[in-house]
Amino acid sequence: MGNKEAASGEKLYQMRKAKLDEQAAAGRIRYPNDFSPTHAAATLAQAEPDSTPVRVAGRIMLIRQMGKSAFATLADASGHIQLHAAVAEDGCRDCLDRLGELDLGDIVGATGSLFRTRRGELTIALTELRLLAKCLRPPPEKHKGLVDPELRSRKRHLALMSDPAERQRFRKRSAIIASLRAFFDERGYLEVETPMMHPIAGGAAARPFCTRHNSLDMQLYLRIAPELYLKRLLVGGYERVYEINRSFRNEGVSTRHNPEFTMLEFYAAYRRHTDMMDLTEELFAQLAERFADDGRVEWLGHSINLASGWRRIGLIDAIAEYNGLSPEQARDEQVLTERLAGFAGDKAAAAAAGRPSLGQLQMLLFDKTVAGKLIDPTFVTDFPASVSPLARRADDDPEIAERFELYIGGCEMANGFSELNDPAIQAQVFRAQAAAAAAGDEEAMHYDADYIEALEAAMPPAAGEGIGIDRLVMLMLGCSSIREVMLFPLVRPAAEKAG
RNA sequence: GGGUCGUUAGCUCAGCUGGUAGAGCAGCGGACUUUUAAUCCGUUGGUCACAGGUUCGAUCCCUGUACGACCCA
Repeated sequence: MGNKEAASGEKLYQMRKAKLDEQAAAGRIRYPNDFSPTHAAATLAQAEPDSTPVRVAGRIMLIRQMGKSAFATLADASGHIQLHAAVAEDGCRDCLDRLGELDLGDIVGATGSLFRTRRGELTIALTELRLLAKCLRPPPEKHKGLVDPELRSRKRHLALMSDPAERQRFRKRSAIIASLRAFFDERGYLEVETPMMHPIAGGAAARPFCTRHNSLDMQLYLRIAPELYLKRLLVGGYERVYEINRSFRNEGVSTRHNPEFTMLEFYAAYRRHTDMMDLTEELFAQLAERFADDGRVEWLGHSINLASGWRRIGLIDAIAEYNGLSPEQARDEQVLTERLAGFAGDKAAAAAAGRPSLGQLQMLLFDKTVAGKLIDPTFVTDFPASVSPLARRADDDPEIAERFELYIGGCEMANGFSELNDPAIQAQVFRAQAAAAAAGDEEAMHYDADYIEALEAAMPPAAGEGIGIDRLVMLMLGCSSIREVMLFPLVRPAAEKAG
């Protein structure tokens, strides 16, 4: 290795690689796997210094060399511990040399005994130091870490290794999901896994990803929702089921959308949509107790109170209230169309200029003028049946579905309803949806004869709900972008360097 | 999809009304036996995202493209 190498990116890589080669040339195994730690860094911090040898393994984060003595900071999953080597100490000369050969980011195994420095820091006096895995790429800046949000997503391993808060965030995500499982397990729900590859993409209004099975010569879709399979399980006799897993929607990417996302769906026989709203409040109360201070979270610039007793408001009333209309006006196609026309050049205005149903007009105006203003948790109820193809119709009004959506911080968090279990009505809805699809509606559902046949075997009366887990985690952790709570969000390929 | 802003060393960032670039960290060389973002001295490192245009001359002005951030849809 030359002494005066240029320090550009490629050179930095070559110099580190040369150091690894030197290790091998000195007779040491390049990537040894026989080092077994006795302690985690954090458990050492609680132990009293004595002469018993300890072994820890982890990544070198800092090195401070002082001629005949040197310190380093080693980080493992639990925390960090300081290492020390000096010429005068027994068996330590070799360690001082080894330490001098290291680069920031290298993974090492350290053996030695504990002592405290003058400043009181617990430190391992090294008796052996082994390079376990060479870090060939320079790690991020040692104080500020990786700042660029693009790089943080693209090279998550670098963001994680250099930022303990980043590691902590994803630990919390796991803890939230574990809490969800515990909540449903305690209440007798069975966790199941249903197919992610569907012959017909159903259960939601969304464009699917297509794929193909070669040997069956079969077109398949990545699921947009697990709903229709979970309800088949109700037919089969499981009375309470839930699934936490990925769904896929072939739509845009934004701070609240990723093409693959994690959804919780749960179903209970002999329950109604109102029971699901109660259960949801209970669930959030439990999460807030564990993950939010005083039941409040700061999210998207709002201070949100998650305490139970959430507002429940009918869709018509909500539209009326936020638009200064009477409920009668909120049911008037002409009034709704006029209001939507105010959003000139807008998708909503364009859609309203087509031939939408009354329910579609109401949903457009709701999305435009109400949804974003529902900051504290709010259940919106009584959706139009025409936009709720899998929900049960109210007994006293077939135009209204027994359905609700939950809004928090202006963001849709959950969608639930009493399930439509009358196969005749479901078949009729599918036929209407299929007609809309044939007419060009890319989000309309297709006729699912297999699902109708399942309903014909009798599905018990039931209610179900879906909760977007990524948004739930965003809420609980106060994150403003879905990419902050997904380890590996979808990113475009990096731009080519060469022109 | 639309608007605004951004892209400069491995990382974090400066760079004025146009005269081909600087710092900190990392790296390299040296000093230093209890440091804590160690310190001190010296030093390497750049197709200024990419492609065009204007100009005697472009990191800077203009156009386009790629990627991203924020806002709107």
